[in-house]
Amino acid sequence: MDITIKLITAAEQLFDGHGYMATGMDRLTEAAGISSRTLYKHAGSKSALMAAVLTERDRRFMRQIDVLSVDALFAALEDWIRIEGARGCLFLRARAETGGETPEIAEAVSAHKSAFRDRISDIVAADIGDADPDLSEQILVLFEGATHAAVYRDGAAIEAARAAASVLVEKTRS
Amino acid sequence: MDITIKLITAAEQLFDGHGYMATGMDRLTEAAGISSRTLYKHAGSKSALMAAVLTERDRRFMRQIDVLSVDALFAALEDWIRIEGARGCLFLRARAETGGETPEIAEAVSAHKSAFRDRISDIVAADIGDADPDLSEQILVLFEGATHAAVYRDGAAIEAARAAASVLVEKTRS
DNA sequence: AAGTATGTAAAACGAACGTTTTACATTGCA
DNA sequence: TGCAATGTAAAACGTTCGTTTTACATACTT
Repeated sequence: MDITIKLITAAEQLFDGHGYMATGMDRLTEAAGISSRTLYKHAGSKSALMAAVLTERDRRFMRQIDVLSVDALFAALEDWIRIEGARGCLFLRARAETGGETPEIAEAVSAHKSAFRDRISDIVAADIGDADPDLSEQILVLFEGATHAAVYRDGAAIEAARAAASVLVEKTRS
Repeated sequence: MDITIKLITAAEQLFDGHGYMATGMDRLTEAAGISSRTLYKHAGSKSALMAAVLTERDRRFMRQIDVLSVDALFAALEDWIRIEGARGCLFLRARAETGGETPEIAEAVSAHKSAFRDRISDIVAADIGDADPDLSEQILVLFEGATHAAVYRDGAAIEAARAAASVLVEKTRS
């Protein structure tokens, strides 16, 4: 299997489960089954590896929420969390752990959040037939809230977000 | 000024701004203006200091959201963020950075989230006149979402949450 | 006036950090 | 056949980590 994929997959899992800073390089090499020399040949540095993990996760996540209705968006989130688990947004966590002081990471985070926001606007537009910035912002807040409340409220948080979103969309549609 | 207060205040600021793991003990002693010997006399360990910071923050935060209506709740959040800034939930961040593997911290986090949830249930009950678990869960999700979306969406996230909450409360009231 | 707390400054602890280096094995292309 | 390229294993790099210790100063308490 391709080394870069193995490395990024292992790194994402460890960063997600134990935190970025709390995950040492030896734990990464062991989990990926590669030597530290090879790790640095491929990743360059720990910061670069973190940024690469975020870039790859952005691709996977954006594919997951490639839907055409608000309801499908929250169904997609439910699927995502059932498979990935709920430990908060890995992008916001990366920014928080680095204090936003690592440029390559800060950039990966804001690129993702920008794309995420655009995607939600598109979904809202497809659902109700027109662009609606206010409703889009509300859906974004509900999605972000479901993601983080799910850490300690599990499925109930996503169900609540989905129901609330349905009310807001119906109200706008009429 | 009392040393423990000085220490916890400085620690909260540093943990919030730069991350828990990324903040070293020497940075804490320097910011608090105390020796490392005194720090360990008072805090015991870094984990204990983190837990103490969370316990104290829980007190401040709960006082901040001591309100009687859902709208006042989001007004309180707006005030909080204007003063404290928006860097996500310090409790969820602590759990994430430690992977939930530090008992004293995990306990402080779940104690806070439990109290937080109870408070929201009380506010909803006071606002609409009766307990409403479903609406309470939706308000909790909106609050959590506003807290985290505000990191990159600033005031717009809180305004959106407030407006959405108003719609949901009005719908329930009628 | 003596003794007990409580503080500082600074060195030292071993362990772990991210990263680089040395030495060697394997592979694939000229 | 030989030379890059690419991998591993393992030691070593200097730094920083959380924590403890040593030595000393400054107060209260009785």
